[in-house]
Amino acid sequence: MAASSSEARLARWRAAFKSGGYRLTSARVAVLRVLAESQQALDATRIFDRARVYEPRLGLVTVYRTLETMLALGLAQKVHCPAQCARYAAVEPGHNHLLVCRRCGRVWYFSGDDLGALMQAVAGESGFRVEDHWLQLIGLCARCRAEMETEGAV
Amino acid sequence: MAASSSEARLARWRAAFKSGGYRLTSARVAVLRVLAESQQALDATRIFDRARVYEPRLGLVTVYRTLETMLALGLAQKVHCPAQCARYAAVEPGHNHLLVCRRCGRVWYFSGDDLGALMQAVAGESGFRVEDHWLQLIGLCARCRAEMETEGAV
DNA sequence: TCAAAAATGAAAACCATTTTCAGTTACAGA
DNA sequence: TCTGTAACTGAAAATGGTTTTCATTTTTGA
Ligand SMILES: [Mn+2]
Ligand SMILES: [Mn+2]
Ligand SMILES: [Zn+2]
Ligand SMILES: [Zn+2]
Repeated sequence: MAASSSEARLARWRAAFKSGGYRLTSARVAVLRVLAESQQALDATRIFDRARVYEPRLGLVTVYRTLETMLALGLAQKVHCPAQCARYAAVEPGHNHLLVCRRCGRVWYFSGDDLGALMQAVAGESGFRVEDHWLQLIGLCARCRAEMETEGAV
Repeated sequence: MAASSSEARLARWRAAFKSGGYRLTSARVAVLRVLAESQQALDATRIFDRARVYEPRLGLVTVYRTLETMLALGLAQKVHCPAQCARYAAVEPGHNHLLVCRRCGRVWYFSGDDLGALMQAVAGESGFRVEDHWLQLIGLCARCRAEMETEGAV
């Protein structure tokens, strides 16, 4: 199921690149594949390392360029963590808010935030035009909690 | 009123440095003063420029070091914007959520978010331990909206 | 198959932040 | 008020992530 959903994601992304007028090079596909398969928010270097398994001649520059394009196409998003501000994760259609494990970087998407009323109230009383909202929950996933207990630290 | 509240804030911060065991040097006070007086989220360079008015011999290094200490003491917070991840703003006691103007960087604090239920639901079903939440509204303040209309661009 | 445009990667440049270190300063205690 | 000393400072150098440059390679439509 994780595999098939990552296949589907990759297919969608290939189509998005095509219809955006971008060529489907093997370097780009290697980067797409890494993020499509991952359930984590990864930084550029880690994406680079993993993508080189698929495409050993890949350069780090192309990773950055491909990520830039993915952001522009709305396929990936930047994830800000307390420790590191430049991680990238797949955008899951529909749900925009993230639960991020500060230890392993895995992300989960959730919905159910009802900020509409709050945003309207804020806009109404200040004249502010709210264009975007960021909501991100940060903590420790179940697995990391268990691992940290094993290691002793908390 | 803005002036007196910035005076009060500066006084609080001086006390916090003192009781944290940090010396009150003129370099530090210049940095504190800038953030105490500002209602914006500023980056290190802008803080440096403004602080040199008070303390011309100030070095940029000390700005970074003082901001670091302010974060540790909970007096300032890092503000993440789409354009720039390293701005700093005063922490307003009680309310932790920000409304940020993406154009001028001014920040307003708001409360009234009720995320408790959401966070419990998320934690319950996933075993995730939510340690922190980031909620930030991004948009355009009334003044910037007016100025942008005048200039033609939107 | 071929030409043109797009894309690539190695190397260099860039730039915000951090580290180093020798000199300066704040301040507790005399 | 003076003094000793640890804390602090700023100039300069180092660092490290990201971007730019540019000659070469690849993709793709004709
Ligand atoms: Mn950030
Ligand atoms: Mn809250
Ligand atoms: Zn984890
Ligand atoms: Zn504004």
